Amino acid sequence: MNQPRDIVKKLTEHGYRLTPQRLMIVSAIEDSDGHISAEEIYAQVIAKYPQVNISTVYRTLELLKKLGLVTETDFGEGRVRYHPAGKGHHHHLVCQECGAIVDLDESVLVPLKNVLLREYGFSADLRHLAIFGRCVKCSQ
Amino acid sequence: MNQPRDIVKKLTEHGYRLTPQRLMIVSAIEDSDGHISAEEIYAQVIAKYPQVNISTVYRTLELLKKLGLVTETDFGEGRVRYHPAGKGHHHHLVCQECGAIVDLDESVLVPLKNVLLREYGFSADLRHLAIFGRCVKCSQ
DNA sequence: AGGTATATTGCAAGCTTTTGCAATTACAAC
DNA sequence: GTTGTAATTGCAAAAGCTTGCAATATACCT
Repeated sequence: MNQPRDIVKKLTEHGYRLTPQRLMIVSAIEDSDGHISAEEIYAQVIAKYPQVNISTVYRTLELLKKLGLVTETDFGEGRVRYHPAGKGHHHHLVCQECGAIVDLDESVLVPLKNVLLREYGFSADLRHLAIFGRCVKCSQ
Repeated sequence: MNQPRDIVKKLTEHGYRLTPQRLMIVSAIEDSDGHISAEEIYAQVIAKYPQVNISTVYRTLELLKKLGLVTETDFGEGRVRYHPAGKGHHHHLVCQECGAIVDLDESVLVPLKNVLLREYGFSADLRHLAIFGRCVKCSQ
């Protein structure tokens, strides 16, 4: 499990600078329950450090994604949510009718990942997926 | 395979009005090679009918999606692309390193669809998916 | 500690998509 | 063919996210 310290370590290892903005953004993500939006991160950061710009939040999120430290999931809300990769992966079944969200164990996608790797040589990044459709109730 | 006539039929069946805007938007999608963006549809439509607004394009696309007549795919370009549902479904493997796109047969996702239905009662809408990751070349 | 290179930031503008609202128009009923 | 009404549109503004550029600040080197 990654802790803020591990993220900081990974940043310096890759030659990225440790700015106060980055440290606060990382803390906000780590302190969250796991599905935090850019706007929510931004709100937390400016509470302590009001001159930070939201574009810095987006740029930091992009960097953390690139380093594999956070995953991004689109729940179809019109905004995307972020999850610290160290807190484990899981997926979501999102009902387009009633909006219900059911969590899905990561293992369900392992066979697909294996097929893609075996038959196409493709390493799929399926770490935090939202699958849309209809739940049991709404399918009737 | 749906033709414009079928789409028109489905619209009237559901009580939606046949406006010239809708008819032109439907034609643009049907005439495309299958992965057309909202901006491209808009450009085709205003060539003949200049006062049409792009929000009408987006609203029509939303309606066609809801009726299952078009599918929407995010290739990670910062804009989404549309495909007439009648022209068949397929998926895409998008390499995040080099941008290569490999087409994937629909059948590869059938086992996943079945597991979700059997174990969660969830009818997944997996008609035109983009899966991100790394292609063979970029994985080394 | 001080100087330097360059990564990073803030700002403003832009892009894609969505939404509220008033004006318009398709379609059904007469 | 007229009329009524509710669906649809255009417009303008806004939401979410990205980007170019000049100013700033981190980390390295001495």
